[in-house]
Amino acid sequence: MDLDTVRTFVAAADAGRFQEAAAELAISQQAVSKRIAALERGLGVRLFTRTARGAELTIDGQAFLPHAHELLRVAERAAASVRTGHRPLRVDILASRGAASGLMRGFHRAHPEIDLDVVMLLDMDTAVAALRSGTLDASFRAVGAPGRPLPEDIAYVRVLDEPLELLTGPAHTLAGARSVPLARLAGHRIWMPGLTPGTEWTAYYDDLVAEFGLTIEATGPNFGSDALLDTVADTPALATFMGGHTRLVWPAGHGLRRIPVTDPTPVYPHALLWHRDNPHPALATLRAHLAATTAGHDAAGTWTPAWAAPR
Amino acid sequence: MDLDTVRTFVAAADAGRFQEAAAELAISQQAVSKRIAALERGLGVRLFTRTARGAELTIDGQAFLPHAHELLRVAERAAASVRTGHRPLRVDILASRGAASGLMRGFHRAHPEIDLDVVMLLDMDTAVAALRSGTLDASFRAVGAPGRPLPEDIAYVRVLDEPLELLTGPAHTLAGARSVPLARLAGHRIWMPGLTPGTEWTAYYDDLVAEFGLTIEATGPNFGSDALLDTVADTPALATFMGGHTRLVWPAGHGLRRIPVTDPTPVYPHALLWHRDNPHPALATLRAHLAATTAGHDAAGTWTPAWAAPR
DNA sequence: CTAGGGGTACAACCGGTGGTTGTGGCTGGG
DNA sequence: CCCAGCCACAACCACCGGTTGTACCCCTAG
Repeated sequence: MDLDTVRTFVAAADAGRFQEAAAELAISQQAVSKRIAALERGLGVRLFTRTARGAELTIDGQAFLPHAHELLRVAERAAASVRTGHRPLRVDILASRGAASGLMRGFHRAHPEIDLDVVMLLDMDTAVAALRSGTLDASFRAVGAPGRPLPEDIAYVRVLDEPLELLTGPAHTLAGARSVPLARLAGHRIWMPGLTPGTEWTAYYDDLVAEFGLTIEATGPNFGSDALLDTVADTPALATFMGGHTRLVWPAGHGLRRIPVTDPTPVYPHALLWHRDNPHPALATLRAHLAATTAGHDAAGTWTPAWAAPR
Repeated sequence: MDLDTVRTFVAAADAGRFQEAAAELAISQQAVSKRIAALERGLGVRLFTRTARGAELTIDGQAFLPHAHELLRVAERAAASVRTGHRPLRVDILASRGAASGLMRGFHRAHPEIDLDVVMLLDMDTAVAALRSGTLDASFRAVGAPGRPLPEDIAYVRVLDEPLELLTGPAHTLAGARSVPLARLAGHRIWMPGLTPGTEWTAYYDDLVAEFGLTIEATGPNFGSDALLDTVADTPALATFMGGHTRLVWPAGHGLRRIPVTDPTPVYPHALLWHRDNPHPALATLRAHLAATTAGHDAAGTWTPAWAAPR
């Protein structure tokens, strides 16, 4: 099935005659005939009944037609997603299940008419470079990590403080706790594969470790959060940190426990970054939406790294 | 943009290396390279950064990837829509804005997991033939028109009685009425273009005309309901009938009036038809859904043709 | 009944797209 | 420093998909 062929099918169905469709597409009637025949051969059904004064859709053709339209629409959107100028708003988030993802879902619900593309970049350097080059419109990051000054033309605003929670399996010592003070985590094995050196979120956990005497193991390759959760659920002595806004889709009965951390509660300081001169109209809408929906939380009893950009 | 090329792109993005993608697709690495290059040329952006040990997505590539997946999914669904055996449930309705359309929307809302295709056939003969041939799974029709016995193997059940309403422009004599007795319509011009002789719905209006002394003009070609409504809205002496369950999407201020008809209220007897031996699992689900949701209305004060199949 | 017009399918031909193999260049690791 | 691994370029060739020319079918008008 070829998109040009599908386009031809739609044109022929629209016109009701191959000749007219051929004229529209600026090809010969015979070419249309051959394309349709090829499509019918490929699908294994007859799409048109050829009559003396044209061609009309069979029932199979009628059923196929809306799908053909949809196919062309999706193809158009796919091409638009990488068109320079007037492309969908492109936003970078840390992980598909993190807090930024939830914010973008909320934005999409509030403004379904705005086309969005979400990408996931690893480190802030590429994100900043992409913002400056215009390849990216906005990025959710924690701003202010030491030794990483933001260029002048990158603007940002704190948008969300996300409290961290401890994730354990059912056999973990702390599994029954309703909450756990941060200091009590010292000595426990906390496993966070995928902590890439040099990234701002690794800097966050480095500071957390240094300040409260925790031990975090970043060993082993990151096989994805599913594998991580699987291991944590099955290993009594293992726990991990997880953003409190993460939505878990997890089979019931697995017994994973999410335990709030207190005294203080570590919160991750999400900020939105963008290029000062980015002219994308939807960017202003996104900023307004975030400003309106993410009310400032009380910072009392919480911890963020000293370098975190102020609210 | 060609679907095979998109498939290649997805495979290469998945694998992270052109060679591996080539092995999966059973073509040479050079072919993958050329396909990707062609796609990039067509889109006008670079999708991969080629490194010494593979190829990884650029930001544009990351943005394009979900659209590519969607494209392949839609293509798969399009092909499935005409696959013989295990294709989506295919239902025939009279008009895209009629009551049957509303019933199917409700069914889709209740069972979003069931794939549907909706087609619109003109006359019952083709519908019945399609049901018997297996090209069609179900059809919403009025059953029982004289001289048109249903074959033995076609089963049916009355599912919905739809009251007719009068549709007028703001300047019509009856525009202010809250309801109008059927007898008062005698002498008024009622315009219903598109009444094709020989169809069951034309038989319905023929009976209505004969029994209550109405005059219905079926003159002129049917330019679609939009044109019909436009004319009715602008012509003071003109009115038309419309199913009471029809959802009109009409610019505000046009002043179209929908007036219930009484004494008696003509109702259109929608039935669902299917082939007795049709094995499609979703057909049973549809029948159960319709049985559960379309409660029997009170027939008092309503009119249906004498030939209408009993409830 | 016949002639004509409008419509589609088939045949023959041909150019360019898209595959192949062979090869070279780049890069990171031993 | 060289080798291994991977991608791009070049040359070649088959076949897909376009073109023109023509046959055939059906409906309609005279």
